[in-house]
Amino acid sequence: MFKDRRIVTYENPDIDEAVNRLNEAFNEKRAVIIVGNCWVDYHGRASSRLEPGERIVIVKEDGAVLVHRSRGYEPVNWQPSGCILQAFKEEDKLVIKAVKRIPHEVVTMFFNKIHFLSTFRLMDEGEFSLYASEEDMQKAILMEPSLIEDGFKPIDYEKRVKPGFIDVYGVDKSGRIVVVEIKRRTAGREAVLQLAKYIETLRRELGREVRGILAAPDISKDARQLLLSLGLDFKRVDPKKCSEVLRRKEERKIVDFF
Amino acid sequence: MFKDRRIVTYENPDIDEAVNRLNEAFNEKRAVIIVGNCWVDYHGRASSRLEPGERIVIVKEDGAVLVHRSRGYEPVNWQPSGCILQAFKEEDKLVIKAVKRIPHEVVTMFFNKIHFLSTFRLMDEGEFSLYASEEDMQKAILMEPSLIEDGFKPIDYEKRVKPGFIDVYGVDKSGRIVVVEIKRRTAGREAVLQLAKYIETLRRELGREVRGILAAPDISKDARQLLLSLGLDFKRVDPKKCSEVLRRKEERKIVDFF
DNA sequence: TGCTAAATCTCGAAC
DNA sequence: GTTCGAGGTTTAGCA
Repeated sequence: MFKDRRIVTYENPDIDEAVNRLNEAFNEKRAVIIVGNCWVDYHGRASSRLEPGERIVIVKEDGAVLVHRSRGYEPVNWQPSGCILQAFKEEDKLVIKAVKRIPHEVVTMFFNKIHFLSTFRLMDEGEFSLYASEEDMQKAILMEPSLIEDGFKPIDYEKRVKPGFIDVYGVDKSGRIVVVEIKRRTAGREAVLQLAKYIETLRRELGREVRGILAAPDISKDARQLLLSLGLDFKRVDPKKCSEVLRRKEERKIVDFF
Repeated sequence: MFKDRRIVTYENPDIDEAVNRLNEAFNEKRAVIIVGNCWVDYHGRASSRLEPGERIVIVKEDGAVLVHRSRGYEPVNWQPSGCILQAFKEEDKLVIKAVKRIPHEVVTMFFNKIHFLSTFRLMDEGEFSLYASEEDMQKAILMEPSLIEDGFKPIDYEKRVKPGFIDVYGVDKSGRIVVVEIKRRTAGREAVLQLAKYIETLRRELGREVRGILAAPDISKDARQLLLSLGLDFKRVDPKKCSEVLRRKEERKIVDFF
C-alpha cells in the first residue's frame, strides 16, 4: 500500500533498470515521468517523426502518453488513454511502444539517455468545476429572461428544428415569436448564419414573422453587419453575470427549502 | 553552462526551498516538474476550481503551464506559452501564480505538500515532421492530377472566392471547369456544403457550368447522399498514397538535379 | 457506434 | 493586432 503511494525516482538509470522499472509501472498502473534524450515515431491517422532531443514523457495510469518539448501547451506526440504499453531494450536503447486499436495507432519512443525516471500513483479524488459554460448561460436566461429583454417569456429550449436545436425559444412583450441563439464568446458570422437558418425554418413552418436574437458577450464587426442585413438583433450577455444569476437562484432555492 | 543542463531534483522539499528553487527556475527560464498535493483556481475566459489532490505540474521555459491529473490526455488546468510566473509562500502553502494578458487569465496553484520538484533545461533542436497532411494531399494532386481523374488539368490552387479558398481549381478532359475540395479524412456533410458554396459562387461569377469533386479517403453516408442530390462527384484519394507521390516526385527532383 | 457541436480549445498564417 | 482555418484536434452529449 505504502509502496503504491511512494514516489520512486531514479536519476540517470541505465537502460536495463529503466526497462524493468517501466514494465513494473505499466503492470501496476503506476504513472511515469521520464526526462531524457529521445526520438519518436508515430503511425496512425497520419504519420510523424520527431528527431532526437531532450523531452519530458508522461505515461499515466490509464495508459495515456504525452511527449512534451521545451515549449508550448501541446504535446508533440501523444496517445489517449486506453493504450497498451511495453518497454524493452533494443541495441542499447530503451524503446517504449504505446499501441491503441480503433483507430489503430502506434507511438514508438526511443531513448539513448535517461536523465530521470520517476514512478508513482497519484491520489486524486478532488472535484473539478467549470463555471460560465454555454449551458450555464442558457439556464440563467431561462431563469432570468430579462437578461434578453424586458417582457421576454421563454416557451421552450433545445427545441428541435430541421437544421439543429434552438437554444431558447419564446415570445417578446408584443407577442412575437423569438429565437435566441447563445454564444459564450464573441459571436462570429457562423453564429449569425446558424440563427438565420433557424429563423427561416421557423418562418416557413409557422407562416408568421419570427424575431432572432443573438445573445453573447460580444459580436465581431462583420457578424454585426451580417446580423443587421438580416434584420436580426444582438443582445450583450455576460457569461459571468449568468453564473452569478445561477448562483443567486440556487441560493434562493436553498433558502426557499428551509 | 553545465548547471543549465543538469537536472536538479528535490525530494520532499519544504515550502521555503520550493519557493526559492521555483523563482530561480522561472528567472533562468528552466523547465519545472512538480508532483504534489495541490488545488487550483482559474479565472479568465471562464472560471474553474479544482479541489485538492495529487497532480503533476509542468512549467515550461516559455511559461506554458500544465496541470495533469492521473488520467487522460488533457490537462485539467493550463496556461499557454507567454505567461508570467511567480512563486511565493502564503500561510505555510506554496502558491504559484501564472498570469497572462490578452486575454487576461490567471491560474493559481496552491500546494500543501510537494513530493518532488525537478528543474532543468531541455536541449531540443530535433525536427518534427508530420506526413500526409491536407497540404501534402493538395501538393500531390497538383503534381499528379490523375489522382483526381484522367485528363484533369489544375489551373490554380488556394483560389480566393467569396466564401473562402478553393483547394484546387482546373479543367477536366472535356474542358469543363472543375473545383476540387480536399479532405484528409472521411468527408462529412460540412465538406459537401463547402464545395457546393464554391460551385455556386463560381457558377454565378463565370456564368457557366462548374463541376465539383470532393477528394477524400472516404465519405460518410449522409454526405454522399447530399453530394449526389447536388450533382457533385466524389473521388477516393488516399493521404498515404499522396505522401508517396510527394516522396517519389522529390526523389525525381534530386535525380534530375544530378 | 457514429455524428454534432463546443473547447479556458491551441497554433500558425494571412490580412 | 485580428481573423480564419486546421488539428493525429479532444471531449462530451446523443441518435
